Amino acid sequence: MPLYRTAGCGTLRRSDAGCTAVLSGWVQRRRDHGGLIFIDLRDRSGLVQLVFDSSADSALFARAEKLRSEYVIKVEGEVVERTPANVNPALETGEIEVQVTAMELLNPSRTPLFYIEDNLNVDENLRLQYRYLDLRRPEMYRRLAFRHRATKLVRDYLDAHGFLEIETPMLTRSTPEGARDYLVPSRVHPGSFYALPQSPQLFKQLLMVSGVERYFQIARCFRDEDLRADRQPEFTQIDLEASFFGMENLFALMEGLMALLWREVKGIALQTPFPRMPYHEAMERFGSDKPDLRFGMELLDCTDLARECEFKIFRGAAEEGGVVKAIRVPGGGRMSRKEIDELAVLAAGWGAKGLAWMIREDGGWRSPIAKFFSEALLERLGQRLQAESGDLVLFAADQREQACRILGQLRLHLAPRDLPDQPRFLWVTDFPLLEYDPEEQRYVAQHHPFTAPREEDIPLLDSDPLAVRAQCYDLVLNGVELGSGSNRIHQRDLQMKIFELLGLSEAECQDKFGFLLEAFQYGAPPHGGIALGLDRLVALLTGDESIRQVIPFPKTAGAACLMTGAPAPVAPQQLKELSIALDDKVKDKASGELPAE
RNA sequence: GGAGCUGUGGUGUAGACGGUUAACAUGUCGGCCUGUCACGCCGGAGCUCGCGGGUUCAAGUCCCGUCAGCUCCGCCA
Repeated sequence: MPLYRTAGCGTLRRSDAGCTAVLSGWVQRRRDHGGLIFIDLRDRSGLVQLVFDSSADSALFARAEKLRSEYVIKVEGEVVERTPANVNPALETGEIEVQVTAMELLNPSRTPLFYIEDNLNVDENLRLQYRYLDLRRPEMYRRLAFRHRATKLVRDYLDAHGFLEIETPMLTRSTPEGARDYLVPSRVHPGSFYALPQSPQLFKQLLMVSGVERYFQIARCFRDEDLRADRQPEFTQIDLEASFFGMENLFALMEGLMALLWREVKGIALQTPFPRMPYHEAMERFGSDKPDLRFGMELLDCTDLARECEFKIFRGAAEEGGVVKAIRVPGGGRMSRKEIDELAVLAAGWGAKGLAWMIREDGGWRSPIAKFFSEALLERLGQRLQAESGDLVLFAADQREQACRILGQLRLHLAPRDLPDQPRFLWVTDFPLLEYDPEEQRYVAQHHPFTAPREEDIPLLDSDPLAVRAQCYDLVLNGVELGSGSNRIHQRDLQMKIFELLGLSEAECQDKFGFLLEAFQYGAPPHGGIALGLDRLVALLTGDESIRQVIPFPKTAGAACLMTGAPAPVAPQQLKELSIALDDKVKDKASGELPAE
């Protein structure tokens, strides 16, 4: 068996001087000086400089002249200390170099399409098409290693807390509610389909009925919805569920996990417990159910003052059950009229009917709407807003939720540029159990249909369903929803009642969820759990904007893999086996794209 | 489903008021060079401007369409 290496390239140090080393790796760069060639050899541990001297071995030297970028070689040589003048402080191995005595070319390489180095500025298209080269770059390797380390910490932590890692099926059944499913046709049952799991939700609940008590899984999940920088059609969740384990237990468990991750991978000591905020407070103060607490600019209610002014839009909103809310943008008075108009366009995109503004100046207000306010009212407004000279104040007058949402968006848009690089965790609690979907003209679960309502709100299920609060919570970090969890329903009758509220008939309940409803009749323990987005979590830890950076083989915004070409048409025979016929509209296109056989 | 941005040698960019041979850097190939480390010097090759159509005497440049990538809205229990 050949010996490929005695050390990693990047691990050699001055203390290794005098030793013989065998190294294997990729040619990063060749510097040919005529009678002397330097090669930077790279493996995943780093770079080391190899030296080929023509006066030492002319045959070996001649072979070194043929080396090119990304050739894979194995070398043997002596680790020697560099003379002080030749030390390269920019390189971790810069105090030594390897005088090569033997070299084997393991595999040549075509000229790489882009540089295998960090801080690459190249089209993401190309990176994705040649992802294996992209991943060869040290910063990408570091991301993979980082993700591995974080995942391992999660596994060890949950193991230490008595959680069992258990796999659940990837081929399962489509259920109503939630995201669009990825479907997999069944050959054995023509016309029937599996669905890839949106989450292992039902299985983990059934594991609780099984008496597992504590389950977790690093679970791949699938949702056939449009992509974003932080959304891929397949993604990974840290999924867990526990029985006889209240919300306080779960909060403490997750806080411990976050503290561990930040300590181990970032060296940051998190303060626990994390603050908590009811959903309604988050909406009122930040216009968001996942507020970024790294800066202020909170929403302020001015409805009472608006009622006294002469501005019809404000008064109308106030008198017709709506609100007038405001945010103060410190120093925003410097904005030009054009910039403010652009804000109004943005706000309109978020559903605002208009965007009123005022600029505080020494001794007064500059604003198109100031004339509708009396001096005294302006004075009270200034106090309410704590406005200082040079501040810009933006108003939204609308129904409560709409006004809050619009200002919440504006708040994020106008957030200070240099936000502190500090994690601000938050539990958002007391979400409403249900929302009304005007399109479908029915209630939909705000979280999912298995979330338990708060005990004291159960009577409201009949009288005022929208007022029912859920035993549900989101973990939010710096404006990003990291995950959400809940205590689940574990009683058949209550589960049935919720399904009915969601518009499912009894027959549908039996058909789609009969197994769950039945399971609840065999001594289902109270249970609950949470799922955290691992991709988002890792991206936050690495400081990446897009989760594509921490996923080795991600899809594009068009849900395609540029490397493999997935998705792709399949042979007619494959479709026939599955009893699938293509629509005429797509038929020609699909067969046209089929590779020649 | 909608909106915006981007697409020019292998790679990253310039060219955009329409007008000779599409420029620069880097890479690549050849030559020279024994201390470089983004090595240096000399020389060469390489793009028809994402694709299709249109306007024009003339299109990388203007117009329409289309494809791909990115970002956002809708969507994502």
